[in-house]
Amino acid sequence: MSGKAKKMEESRCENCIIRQFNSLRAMSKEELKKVSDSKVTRVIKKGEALFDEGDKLNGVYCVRNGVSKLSKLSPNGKDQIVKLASKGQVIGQRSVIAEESTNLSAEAVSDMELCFIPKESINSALSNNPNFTLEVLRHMAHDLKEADDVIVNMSQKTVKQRIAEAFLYLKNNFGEDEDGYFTLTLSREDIANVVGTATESAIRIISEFKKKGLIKASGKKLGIADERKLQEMADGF
Amino acid sequence: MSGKAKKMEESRCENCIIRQFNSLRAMSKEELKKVSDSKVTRVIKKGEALFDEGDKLNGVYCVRNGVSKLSKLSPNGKDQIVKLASKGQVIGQRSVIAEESTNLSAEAVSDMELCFIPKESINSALSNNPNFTLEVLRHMAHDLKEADDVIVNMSQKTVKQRIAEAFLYLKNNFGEDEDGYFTLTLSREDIANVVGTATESAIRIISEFKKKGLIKASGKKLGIADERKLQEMADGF
DNA sequence: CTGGGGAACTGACATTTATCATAGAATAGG
DNA sequence: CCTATTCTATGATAAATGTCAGTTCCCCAG
Repeated sequence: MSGKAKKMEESRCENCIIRQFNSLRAMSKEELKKVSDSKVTRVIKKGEALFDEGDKLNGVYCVRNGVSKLSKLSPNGKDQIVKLASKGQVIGQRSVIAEESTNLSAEAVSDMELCFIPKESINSALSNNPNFTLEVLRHMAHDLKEADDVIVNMSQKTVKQRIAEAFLYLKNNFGEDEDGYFTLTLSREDIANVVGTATESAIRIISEFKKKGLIKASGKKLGIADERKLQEMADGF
Repeated sequence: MSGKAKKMEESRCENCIIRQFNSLRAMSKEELKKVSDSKVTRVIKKGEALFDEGDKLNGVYCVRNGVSKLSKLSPNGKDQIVKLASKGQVIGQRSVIAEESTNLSAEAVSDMELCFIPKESINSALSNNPNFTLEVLRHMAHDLKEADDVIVNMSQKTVKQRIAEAFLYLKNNFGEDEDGYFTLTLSREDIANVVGTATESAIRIISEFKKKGLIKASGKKLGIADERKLQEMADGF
């Protein structure tokens, strides 16, 4: 097979490995073909917006590479990051399904490559393939449970605990390099917006964690130095 | 029709008006009959538990009357109320769909009457009736959006703002009597657990609101005195 | 290499919120 | 009708967090 043909192959949804990680795997070969024919690949640079709060989405995005932050602007002008979506995640399905404009805005926190799938393909699969619908439903049930957990964390844990958790989350969800530094590098402001605090507070606590030897830093990169202690910190000891 | 026969009629899901408010309305007559034959009516007194965090649910509850709080125990020993479910709401569908044990516990905050529907009835409808599945999915998408909003409120608003919001929520979701007092009376502790703060803090702020004329009290009952000002308070002015 | 600009950092201070202690009010059960 | 218990309330204080102001660091465009 020539290089070009291979590339072609990979770009077909039927052959895309990414799909194993999300609800699209419940689609039939037929449906995937239709999706693949209608999809558009998009490349987004770090810092660029995918869509804004209130936008009407004409489809969903399937993340092939990179990470996007999904955030909501609070009345006081601060961004609250509700979710970080990476490879295999589907963005925007909630609004497409509920047929509402989105309640979140999406921006790339690293260079991204994604597939845009028009809502018609999704909707047709939803009404014709009960398996797919059920799969999406299960997925959303899971998301809802996670959201409950976040609510409890936000309201019952201190900023220190939440930041400790955020670091554990970064490790577990995006991994670390061979030296133990997070694959995903977030700015202090983004970290603050994930845990819902002021940037200065986040910076202070990060410095404290460094001093205490819970985390380590190298250039812009952060990593966990003592996971056990960090976990204890997250649990409130 | 005799009184007894009438009662019988009402107790059939096919004729139950409650169902208009939830996903069950997408079920076929057939399915509803099956559900009705398998359902069990339960009466729960205020303060009694419906189920506990970690329980395996063998079905869902459809609320006919009264209100239940869905809460999660945080590691520091405090309850965080995630949702208040009233007439027409279905409780427990998330865990049944995801086939997981529940992440929340449910307790009646007023006397309740509910129908227990075994999960088999739900699951069979989910796999056979795409319309029903889609309806449940839409419903869950909506819940997820609300959860996002709660996350943002919890992390970005002050306790004062959140309490003001809670009062507006109580009015809009559970109504008020002819004198303008909330239909649903919550203890100060419950209010504190809804907004995620210490009971004493909630009490203090409620007293302050009373002094400022934003809300009013009569015995245990609370009500809104100046909705406009209360809204401003919730918005941070 | 270099000057400008954004990000990271630090200090001082104000504000918010939690915690502990205590006391009065309401309520249920005998 | 009384009493024990829970709920509500308030003060004093400590701890957590936000805000403002200013400094340093680092990267990149010119």
